[in-house]
Amino acid sequence: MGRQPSAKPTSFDIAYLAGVSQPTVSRALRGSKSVSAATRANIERIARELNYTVDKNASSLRSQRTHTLALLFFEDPTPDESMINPFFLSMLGSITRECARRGYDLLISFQQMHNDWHVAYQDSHRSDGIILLGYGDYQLYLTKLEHLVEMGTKFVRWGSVSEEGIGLTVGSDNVGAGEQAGAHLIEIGRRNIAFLGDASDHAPEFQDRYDGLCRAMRAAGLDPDPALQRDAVSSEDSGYAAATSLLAGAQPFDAIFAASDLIAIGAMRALTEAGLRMPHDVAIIGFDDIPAASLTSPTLTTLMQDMKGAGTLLVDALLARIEDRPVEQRILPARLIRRQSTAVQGSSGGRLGAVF
Amino acid sequence: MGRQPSAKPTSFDIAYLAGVSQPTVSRALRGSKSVSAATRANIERIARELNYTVDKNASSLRSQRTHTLALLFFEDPTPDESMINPFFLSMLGSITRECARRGYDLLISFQQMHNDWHVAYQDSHRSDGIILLGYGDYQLYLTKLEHLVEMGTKFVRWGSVSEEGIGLTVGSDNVGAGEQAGAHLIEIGRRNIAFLGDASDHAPEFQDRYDGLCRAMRAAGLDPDPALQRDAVSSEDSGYAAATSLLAGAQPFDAIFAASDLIAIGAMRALTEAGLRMPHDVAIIGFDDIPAASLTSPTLTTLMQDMKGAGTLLVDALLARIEDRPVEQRILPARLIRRQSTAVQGSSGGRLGAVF
DNA sequence: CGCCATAGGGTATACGTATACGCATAATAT
DNA sequence: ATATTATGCGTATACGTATACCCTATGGCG
Repeated sequence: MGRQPSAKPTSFDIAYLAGVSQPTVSRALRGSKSVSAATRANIERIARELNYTVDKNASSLRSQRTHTLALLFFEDPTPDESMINPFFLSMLGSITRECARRGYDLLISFQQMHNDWHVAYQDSHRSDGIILLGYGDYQLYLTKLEHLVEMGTKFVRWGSVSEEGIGLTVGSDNVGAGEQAGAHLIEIGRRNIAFLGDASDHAPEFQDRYDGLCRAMRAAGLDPDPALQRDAVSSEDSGYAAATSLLAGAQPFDAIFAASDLIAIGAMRALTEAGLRMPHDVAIIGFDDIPAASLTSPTLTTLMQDMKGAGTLLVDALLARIEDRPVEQRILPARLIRRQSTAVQGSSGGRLGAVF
Repeated sequence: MGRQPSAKPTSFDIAYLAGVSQPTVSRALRGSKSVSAATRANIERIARELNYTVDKNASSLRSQRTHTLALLFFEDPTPDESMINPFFLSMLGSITRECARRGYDLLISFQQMHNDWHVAYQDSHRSDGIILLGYGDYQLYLTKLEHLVEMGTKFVRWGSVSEEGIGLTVGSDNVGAGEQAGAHLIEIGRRNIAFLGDASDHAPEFQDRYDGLCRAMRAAGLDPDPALQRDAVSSEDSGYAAATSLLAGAQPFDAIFAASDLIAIGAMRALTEAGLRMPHDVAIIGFDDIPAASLTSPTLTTLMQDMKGAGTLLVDALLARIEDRPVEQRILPARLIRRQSTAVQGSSGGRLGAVF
């Protein structure tokens, strides 16, 4: 008995102690202007003393606002279900923090693409809005997005901003990043640049990166060779397979731009097994700058996406949409991180230049 | 107007359509025995047609059960705040999935150690229980745990099971894993084994791993040398610093057991810079088997924790505690993953054996 | 044939908060 | 000095569900 947790104090308890009515407590704590400074201060003091916190459920029920955002990971169904794209995991941190800063809770759910859409619908009931994250087959979830729009659900998604998408999108400047990658490879003298990553409209982001690469090549007077493109989804195995297929092809190449670091890592494995040296024989650039990129051998040049900015922007945009404020699409710049996989002596030299 | 989303349907709506009262709808959908099969089927059909979902807030408010678990990450305050221990991130996936399977929502929040504990208390209002995850200064949050217990909050934490802890703990068999690491190093002929990781009671898990190592050494007739132990927290930089300090010391060593892969990776960088070859001059073992462990050069031998099992067990234990079912501490075995960093020819040889 | 148990479901109400109103009092305007 | 408005707060009620309690009809039993 002794120090009973005295149940959970309610706004009535603190109202009683403050000598006011329950609604006044509610008003005071929510910052209403129609409560005097003295009263408010008193109420806040008592609330603190009692360790009082507003009951989230009651509050949400009454106000019809949950102050919760839902984060939906879409994954391609992968055999190894525990492997999550590291890039999105890094974004999780910044999203969480931004939510906390805004006083929002974050609900998490993972979702296999093929699963019942009902889950997302439920999530929309438990939260004020949804953040959609995930690579994967884009077409597959287009209809689902339409469904969301139809139901008036508020959501933002991470993805390709360039295409005329459904709903609000925040994403990296994939075309610009592709250009940077291409320009860098050209600068170190490479001419035959391969691209590993889905270039169909099933993966608009990868397509954008490829477009950027092509643009950079054309700007340098080069002609992108479609035979040097291989489809790949964002996984090591897929990268390995794509690179293997590339090696089996007839077209010679002296550089690879991989649509993600995971693809690049897989490709590096294939190249190493084939006895090719990097960057001497083949220079390689990835995308994302996952932690592993600085651990590979050689360390991987890559394009770093601004994950911290991404989290902030996503939450920001979603809240704006929830509060019916105007929002426009936002694009985040990517930054080239130079590492060993493209480090050759001098700015020319190409595949002929000896490294030492 | 046309196909108005017709607002959100309530249990009254579907009760009206089914020709029953609202409570009957509630009973039917919650699986109460006192509603006939026919009525239930009818109600379920109508509910599905209207896309009805139970209002989480109202339900929680009335029943005082939120059907939500909170996941609290504790981090040591790090300058680079975006870096989250990869190991815990992998666990996130399995926890999420397990929650979903049990019909629970998962609320996420990251928490700097030094932050106001009040936040966690609030979480206890929003969830039925808390899962605590995080390396970090253990002493620092002991008092906070006591606070939780005092308030009757249900929680589980991931950590060292061996110590007489507060609250319910699920964790790997750190002592056993340390023994495995030691035995393996001894088996390949190493005698002077260093340990990188906090061996104080600020980090019980690391201490357990060290204890295991010492046990294995003693079992082989070796005497653990305290001069070969260096404190380190789980980060690459800390590992680098610890290894550097070790190299500066007078004691020779031919093997390192690092308390985490991140530490090991940092240490490998220091060794490489010092011109030492692995495993020839120094064999090294990490802990966790993060994805990066298979990418280092040489690839890193490590002890894999059963993350999938961990997620399941954590959720399982927490639910048991919430439902006042009896639970006991659970220990998960770790598995030795042999890679290049301990791969020497033959089972003896030590630092003298040439690799080729 | 009367009694009681049981199935099936209705009635009333509570969960804790937020908000629409209304009503004083005090501060202005006229 | 009266009409007007703002200030500060209380009264009443709604949010959507779950549960305690009560009631009716049926069937089994003696």
